[in-house]
Amino acid sequence: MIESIVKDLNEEQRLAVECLDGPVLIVAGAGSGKTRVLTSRIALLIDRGAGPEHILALTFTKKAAGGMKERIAAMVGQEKARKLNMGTFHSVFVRILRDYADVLGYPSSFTIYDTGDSVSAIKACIRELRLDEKIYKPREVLSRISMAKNNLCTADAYGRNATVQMNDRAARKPEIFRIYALYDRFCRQSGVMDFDDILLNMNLLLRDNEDALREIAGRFTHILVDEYQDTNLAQYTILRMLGRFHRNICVVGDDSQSIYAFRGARIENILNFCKDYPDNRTFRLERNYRSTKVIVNAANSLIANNENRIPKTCSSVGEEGEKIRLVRSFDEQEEARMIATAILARMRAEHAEYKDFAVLYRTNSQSRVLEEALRRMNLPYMVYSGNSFFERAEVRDMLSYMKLVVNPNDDESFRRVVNKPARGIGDTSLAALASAARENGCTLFEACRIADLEKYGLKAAALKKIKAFHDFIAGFSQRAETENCRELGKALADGSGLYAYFKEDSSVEGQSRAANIEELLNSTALFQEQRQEEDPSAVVPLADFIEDISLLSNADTGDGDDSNRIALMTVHSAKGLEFPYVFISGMEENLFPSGGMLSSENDVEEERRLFYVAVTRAMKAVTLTFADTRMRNGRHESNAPSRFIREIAPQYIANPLRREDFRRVRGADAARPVAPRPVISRPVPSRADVSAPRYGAIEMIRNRPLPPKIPDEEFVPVPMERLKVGQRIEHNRFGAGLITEITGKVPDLKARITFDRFGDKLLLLKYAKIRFESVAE
DNA sequence: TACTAGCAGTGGTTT
DNA sequence: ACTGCTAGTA
Repeated sequence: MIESIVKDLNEEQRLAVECLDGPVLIVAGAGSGKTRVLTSRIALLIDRGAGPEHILALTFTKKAAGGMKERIAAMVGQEKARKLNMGTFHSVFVRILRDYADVLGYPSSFTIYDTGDSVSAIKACIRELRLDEKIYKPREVLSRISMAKNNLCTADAYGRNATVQMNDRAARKPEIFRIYALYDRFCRQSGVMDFDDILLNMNLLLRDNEDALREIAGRFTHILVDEYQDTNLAQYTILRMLGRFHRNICVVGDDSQSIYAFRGARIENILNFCKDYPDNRTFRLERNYRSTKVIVNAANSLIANNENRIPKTCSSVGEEGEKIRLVRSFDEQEEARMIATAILARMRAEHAEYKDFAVLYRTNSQSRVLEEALRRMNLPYMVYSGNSFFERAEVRDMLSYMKLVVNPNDDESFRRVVNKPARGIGDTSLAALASAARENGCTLFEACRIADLEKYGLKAAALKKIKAFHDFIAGFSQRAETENCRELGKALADGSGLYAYFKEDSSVEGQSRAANIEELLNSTALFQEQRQEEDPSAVVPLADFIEDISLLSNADTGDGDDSNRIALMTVHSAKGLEFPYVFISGMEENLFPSGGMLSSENDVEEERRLFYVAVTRAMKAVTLTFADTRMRNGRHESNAPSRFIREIAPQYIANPLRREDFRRVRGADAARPVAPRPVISRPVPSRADVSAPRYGAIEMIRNRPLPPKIPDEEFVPVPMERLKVGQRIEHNRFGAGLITEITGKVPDLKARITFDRFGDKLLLLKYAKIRFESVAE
């Protein structure tokens, strides 16, 4: 057994795997097989007799945890692998916190707020304190509170800390501490934690409760942490406390890939590991198995520009490989087209598949143009970005119903759904209920039960409706204890009237919303099935489903390993992944590195690490693209090519820029730069692509003059009533697609359309004048 | 109470 | 460019 575990490891990997006890730091460069080392270590631990239930392994994404679990299962068997305490920081700690919820003053059924919930709760707090929302912007206040929590600063401490108070006063926001305090009180009363509370409360539990510390820290004989460079102070402190007794803590990370400072990550944690644990053993994995020599060397030359780092020299064991290519384009549309064309060319030349490609970008908003270009060329893609499905209003409504059933004291969810669909409980009634709640120091849900509720100015009719709503939720809460999430979800969608409300709306958008709710209900079914794989008679409560959804991350969505598509994602989401061919788009100053007022040297170093992550995702080839002008927030912007392009040693670049090429090209009419020549001399009007043949697109764009303009007559205006969700249409700019949502007015056919081209939900939203080809009914 | 036209603000990465 | 809010109207 031992043989097979370490068999395929190289010398340095094997040493790192076999050093099982005491504090261990593994500095693992990109592509050096750190996941293998981690999984092998865990397998070896189990093989040597450590109980899997005593091993704690923490990652930042569910996907990473899931992947590792799978590999370990292959080595030591499903049964043992299942007993591992392996998961994201947040999900593992939530499980522990539920056991100790009463100690902390929470119900063990506490629910978890996503960012959206938190923002509206904060907004409510700001209003209650009669502060100006213009000065106290909810998002900003939230991020301030979030930072405080990540640094273990409670609401109390925040108000007392002189430095913090001075900063807030200097920023003319002296009342933030009151918002923090109120928000905290609100969350506690509602039985709710936000993301940061999970870590903060875990700290408070371990710090203030000796018994809990003994019990929990005693349970984990071995601790392993992935991506240690991304831990923040809260996580760091938890790890210190948990590792205190057994001292078997193994952290793996790469300081060059620390890219989460904005959410409190401290690169110092990994830099200082040797100081924290003087008796540690340190291993370095510097052999890169992923990328070509050119890519590794280019990345090295880039990251050498950072001051703050652990010196190390990564080297590739692979082939020399081809040099990095630069592609300059006129604007973001052309950039996207050139990427699409290059992908096609590469596929032809090297028999590559769609899934061999990734297009990376700094900001999510860049994905849209790329999508349009890929769609026009019939290239299947998958956007791994914000959970846009879970952010849709109707989905959030349904989720709020579920959250409310699991935790009726969640005022935020209560407010959200109490009058959805309209039940005649309007602002006036709600205000009366809220004042009743305030006077009695209870939640809105509890206030529904107050005997003399009329005293607060509620009319008899409204009172009846409120009671009815209360009883409805209370009934479901009871059922939630014993029933499965699939049936309960369905019953809730029907019983609340939410599903019917959308279903009855015969407009296209109504149907689409109903469909999205069905989709959510499907996912409860799927979740239940997965959970029941082991034991089909097990109950899968709604609470578990909600928790799962709340802790979902970007990288977790659409794992679809069987789906062969081009991957579109932010560089952040790409961390930990690899692709044969990588395109990094938007390589411009003010975008990558992201500009604005945040440009201290530290920030630039973080951006550089981010770019380092991007480059090291590639196995075979990297293409960097940038545009001379780019539409941003409705304005045309011109930015110079990114300084990072210059920072890559020129011998690794096929067509390096000359000094004068780094100048900013101003405006759409500016003279074209000389090198490198873009393939297209002028942006092609988008509609020219409608008739683009499937794979002949390259020839068409390069050699042929623009295809004749398609006369408008070929597009027949279709009355909105005739459009249906799921209908296939031809759009004059975006080509063929399926309608998933339409809003707008009939007379001028101004519509908002979501194309659902390849069956994914993450797609294009667009205002446009729309003309349709005749539609097959 | 529900709907909508018009307006102002935003702008970045995520558990 | 687009979203989300407000104020005004039915």
